Amino acid sequence: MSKIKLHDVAREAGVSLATVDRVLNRRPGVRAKTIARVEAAVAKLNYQPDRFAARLARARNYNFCFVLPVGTNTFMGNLNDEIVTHSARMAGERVSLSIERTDVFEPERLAETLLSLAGRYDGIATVALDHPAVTAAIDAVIDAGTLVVTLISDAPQSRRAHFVGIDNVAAGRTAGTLLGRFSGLRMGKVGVIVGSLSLSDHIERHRGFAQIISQDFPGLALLPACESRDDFGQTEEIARRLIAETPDLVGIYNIGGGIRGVITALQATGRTRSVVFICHELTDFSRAALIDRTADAIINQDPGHEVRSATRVLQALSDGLPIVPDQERIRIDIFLKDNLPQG
Amino acid sequence: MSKIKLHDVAREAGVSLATVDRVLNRRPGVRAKTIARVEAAVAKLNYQPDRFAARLARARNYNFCFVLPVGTNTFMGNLNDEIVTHSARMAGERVSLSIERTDVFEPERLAETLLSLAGRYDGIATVALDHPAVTAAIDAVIDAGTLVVTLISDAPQSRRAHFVGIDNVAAGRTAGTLLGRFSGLRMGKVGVIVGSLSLSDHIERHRGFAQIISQDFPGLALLPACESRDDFGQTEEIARRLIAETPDLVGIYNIGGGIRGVITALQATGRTRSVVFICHELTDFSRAALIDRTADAIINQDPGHEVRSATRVLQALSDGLPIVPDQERIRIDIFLKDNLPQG
DNA sequence: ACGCGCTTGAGTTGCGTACCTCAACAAGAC
DNA sequence: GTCTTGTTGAGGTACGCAACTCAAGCGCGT
Repeated sequence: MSKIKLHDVAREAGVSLATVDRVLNRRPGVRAKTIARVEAAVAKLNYQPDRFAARLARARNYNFCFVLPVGTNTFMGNLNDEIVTHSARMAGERVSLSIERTDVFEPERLAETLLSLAGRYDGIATVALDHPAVTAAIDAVIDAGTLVVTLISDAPQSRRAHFVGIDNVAAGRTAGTLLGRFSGLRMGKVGVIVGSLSLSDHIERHRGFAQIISQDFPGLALLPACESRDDFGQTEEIARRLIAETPDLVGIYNIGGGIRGVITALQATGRTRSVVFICHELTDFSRAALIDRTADAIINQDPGHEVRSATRVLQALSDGLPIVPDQERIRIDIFLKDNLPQG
Repeated sequence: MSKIKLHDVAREAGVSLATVDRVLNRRPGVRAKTIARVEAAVAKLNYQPDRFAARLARARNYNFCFVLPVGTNTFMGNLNDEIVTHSARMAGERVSLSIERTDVFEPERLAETLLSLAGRYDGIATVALDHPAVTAAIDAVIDAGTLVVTLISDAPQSRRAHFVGIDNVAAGRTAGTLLGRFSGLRMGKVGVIVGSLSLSDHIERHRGFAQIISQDFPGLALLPACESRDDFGQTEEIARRLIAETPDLVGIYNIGGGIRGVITALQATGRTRSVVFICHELTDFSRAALIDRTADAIINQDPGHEVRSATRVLQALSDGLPIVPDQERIRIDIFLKDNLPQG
C-alpha cells in the first residue's frame, strides 16, 4: 500500500525508467506500442507523479503577470492588493507575480501591451475586452508560448485557456430579483447607472437585470441607463437627478464603479430607506453603506479568490496538471448586512 | 535575485548548515544567542524554505480522517462525496483521507470514536458538538499528538486548532432579512422548522433569525419552532399543519434537513408562491425547488470548499506553514434562482 | 590535568522525479 | 553486407532540504 512510483510503473510495463520518462514527458523516440504499454501500466497502478519531487526536479520558476487597468477604481485597487499579498505567499512555491498596468479600455493599447509581454512571462492573467484587436493579440501571445487566462472581463472569441470571473448576465439577473423582491409590492420606476455602455460586462449585467425586471416585476419600469464612466462625481449627479425627477423611484442599480456617488446622493436627499439600492463589489464604502442600510445588497466577486484562482490555473496549466473546476468557479456573492465577512 | 536558500542563510549568520537546520526545525542543542543570529539572518534575507524540497526530504505521508454522522442526510452525503473526490486528487500530494462514521448527536459515542482515532491519524476533521464530553475528547486527542479541526459544527470550548464552517447566527440573520424583505409589506406569521433544539448550529440559526424578525420586521410574528429531527416525513407534516392552521402564514424558514417535506407540502397546497420559503444547503432537491420557485432563497455552505479547506488547514498545521485566513473563510452563500452555480 | 556536558561544524544519505548522455540493438534502405 | 534511422536500456546528475552521525571545540568543575 506504499506509494506507487515511477520505478513500479517501469517494472509493471516491462520497460526501463528512461522509457517511462519519455512517455510521461512526451519526449520523442518511443514506439506507439510501447507508449500504450506504459500508459496501461500507469492506469493499472493508478500512478500519480509526486508533485513535490517533480517540481523540485524541474527546478523551474514560473513568472506570471497580471495585466490591470490604470486608474484608481477601488475594486481594481483591492485586486492589486490581493496580488501583492499573494505574491509574498507564493515565494516558497517558486512562483513570482508581476503587475502590468495599461489602459484596458483602449483595445489597441491593451493589445500592444499584451504583445509586449509575450515570451517574457510563462503566463498572463489579463483583464480583457471582447474586441478583435485584443482577441488577436491574445492568440498571438499564446502562439508565442505564453499561457493566457482572462480575468474579470473575458475575450470569449480568443483561445485563452480559462476565464477567471463571473457570469455577468447571471449577476445582473440576481440584482434584478433582489431589487424587485426587496421593493415589496410597490410600483414605480427603477434607475440604472452603468459605467460604460461599451464594456461587455456592464452590458451583460444590464441585459440580465432588464430581463428579470420586465419578466418578473410588471409593476416596475426600467428607466434608460445612464453612463457614469465609473466616476464618483458623475454618478452622484446622475443619482441626484434620478431622485429629483422621478417621484415614484423605487430602486437604483449601480452596475459599475462610483458607488460613493449614489450613497452620497441617497443620504443627502434622505432617500436611503425608500429607494432600494443595489450595487457591485464589496469595498470599504459599499460595506459601510450596507451596514447603515443605504445599500440593500451588494453583488460581489471575491478578488482574493480570483487572484488565487488565476495563479493556480496558470500553475496547473504549466505543470500539465488537471484543474478542479469546482474550486476555480468564481461565485456571484450576495452580501446583505447580515452575512458580511468577518467583523 | 535568485532564490535564497538554506546555504545563504548559513553564510549570512556565520554558522553551518547543520545549525541553521537545528534552529529552523526546532532541534535542541543551540545556544539562545545563536538561535537569534540565525533568525535575524532568516528575517534579513526573507528566507522562505522551498516547500517542494522540504516535503520531498521529509518523505512523510499525512493521514487525515473525517468524522461524519451516520445517516442519510443529503448534505452530509454531498460532504462525503466531496471527501472521496478530493481524496483521489490528493494522491499526488502525499495526503490520504479516510472517513469514519459515528453517531455525532450522541456526545458519548462521538467522544469515544474520537479517542479511538487518537494517534492513528496525523489529523482529524470532525463534525463536533458543544458538549463537555466531546470537548474533553478533542483535547485528549490533541494531547496524544493528533491535530484536530472541527467541521460544520464547532466545539468552541475545546483546543481545536481551527473551525471549518460558518457563523450560524449570521446565517440565521441572513435568512431573516431575506424572508422579511421578500415578504413585501405583508403582515402575518412566520413558521420555523428546526431539526433539533439541542443542536447548537440549529439553535444559533434560530436565534439569529428571531433577532432579525423581531427587530426589523414588526409586522411579522414568529410562531414557536417545531422540531422535525431532519426527517422528510415529519417536516412535511409540520409544514402541512402550519399552512392549514395559519391563515396569515407569510413565510417558512427550514433550519435543518428534510427540505423535501416542506416542498411537498407547499406544492400540494398550492402555496408555493404565497409563502416565502427559505432553507439551508444546496442539494438537488432544494435546487429544483429554487428553480420552480417553490423556494425563494437557499442559504448554503459549500461542502467542497469545506473539505478542501479542512485538508489544507491540517496540512499547513502539519508542515508548520501559515494559514491564509481569507482562503479558509467559509462563506454564507445566498443562492437565488439567478446565481446558481453552473447549469 | 582531567572528564563532562553543551554547542557547533562537516559531512553523508535519501526523498522521487526530470533531463541528459552514451551505448546497444533492431529493422529497413541501399 | 553496410549504413542509416528509430527505439530502448543503463546510468548519472541535479534539485533543496531533512535528518542523521561523528568529531571537534568550548567552558566548567573537580
